[in-house]
Amino acid sequence: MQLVEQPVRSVREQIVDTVRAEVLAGAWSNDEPVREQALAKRFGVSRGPIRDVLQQLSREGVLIYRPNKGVRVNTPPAEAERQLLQSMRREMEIFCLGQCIDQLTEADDEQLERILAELTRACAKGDLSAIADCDLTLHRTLVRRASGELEAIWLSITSRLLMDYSRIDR
Amino acid sequence: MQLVEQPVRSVREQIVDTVRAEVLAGAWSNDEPVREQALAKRFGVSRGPIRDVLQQLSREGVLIYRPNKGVRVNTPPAEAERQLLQSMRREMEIFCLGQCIDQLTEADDEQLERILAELTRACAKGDLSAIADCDLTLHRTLVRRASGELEAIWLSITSRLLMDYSRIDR
DNA sequence: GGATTGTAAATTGTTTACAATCCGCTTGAC
DNA sequence: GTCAAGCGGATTGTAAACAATTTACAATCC
Repeated sequence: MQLVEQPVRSVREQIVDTVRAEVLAGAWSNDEPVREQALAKRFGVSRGPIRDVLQQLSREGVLIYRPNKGVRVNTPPAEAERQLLQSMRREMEIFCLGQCIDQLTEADDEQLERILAELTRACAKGDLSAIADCDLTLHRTLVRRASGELEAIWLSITSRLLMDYSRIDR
Repeated sequence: MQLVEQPVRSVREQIVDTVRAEVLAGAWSNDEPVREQALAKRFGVSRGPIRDVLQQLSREGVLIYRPNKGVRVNTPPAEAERQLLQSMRREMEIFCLGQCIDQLTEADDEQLERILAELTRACAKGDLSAIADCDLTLHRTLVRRASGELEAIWLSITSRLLMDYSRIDR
C-alpha cells in the first residue's frame, strides 16, 4: 500500500519507504544486523544506494548505526522521551493543519478520504501494522502539503513513536 | 573550534560538521550549486563520502537537494515555520536539561564552562557566526548527554533556525 | 583448562570506472 | 532575427573492484 503519490520517486526513496514500513510493522528482528549485500541483492541495486538508505533510516532513528559494524533495528524510545516526541508531533501537526486547511484541492480531499477509509478498515480489523502505516501516510500527506521542509523532521519524530506499535505487535 | 568531544569520529562526520558550520556562518552562496568533485578534492576523499555528507545535510535542511542537479544552500524558513521550530527547540532543550541536570560530571561542568566563555567572548565581539557556532555546540552537548537519540532531530530543527543568523550576517 | 594470539572469512568503507542526465552553445531552418 | 534541434562538456547516479576493519574460530602458551 502506497497512497502517497509522487510524480517521480527515486529508487532510494522507494527503498527507504519500503524498509521503514517493514521495520515499523515489526517484520525485522533487532537481534541481528542488517546486511548491505543482502538488501542490495533483494532490491536489485548495488550497495551504494543501499548505504544511502540505511544512513537515512539511521538518522530517522528507525535503525541504529555503528561504525564498521553495520546497522540494526533501533529500540523504541523510553517513556519520557516518548512523551516529548508525542508532544512535538502534536504541535507540528496542529501547525501544518492550520497552514494547509484553506488550500486543500478537490484531489486532496479525495485522497484523504481514501486513506481515512483504509485506516478505518485497518482499525476495525485490529491490524496494528496497517494502522501504523495508514497513520504515517495520512499525516505525512498533510505535513508535506503544509511544508516540505518540515517533512523530514516530522518523519523522524513519528517513526520513533511508531516503533512502539511494532513492539506491541510482536 | 570543536569542543564536543567524541572518542572516534568518522571522516564523514567531521566533514558534515565542518560544512554545516561554514554554511551557517554564511560562507557559502546559495546562488550556485555545491559541486561534489570540488568538495572531494578539498577534503582529500572521493565522491562517495561527500555524497553521504551532502545527503545528510540535505535531510537536516541546511542544504537542498534536487535529483540530477546537485545541492544548494537552502533558504531560511518562513516566519511561521520559524516560530514553530523555535517552540519545538525550546521544548526539547527544556526536556534535555531536566533529564541530565542531575548527572553532570566534573568534566562536563568544565567543558560547559569553556563553551560558555567562548560564547560570551563571541557575543562581546558581535561575531554572529561564532555565536551561532557556540550556540550549536553548547546545546548540542546537552542534548546528546540527555539522549543521543534526540540529537539528530534537535540538530535538524536548530540548523534550520540558525540559517537566519547566517543571512543576517551577510 | 583457561586465556591469549594468530588467521581466515565476512562485512563495511572507499575508490575508481562507467552510464545517465543536465546545461550551455552552436548551427541551421524558417 | 528568432527559435528549436542537437552536439559536447560537465555533473550526477550507479556499479563493481579494492582496502580496511571486524568477527569467529583454531592454534598456542601459561
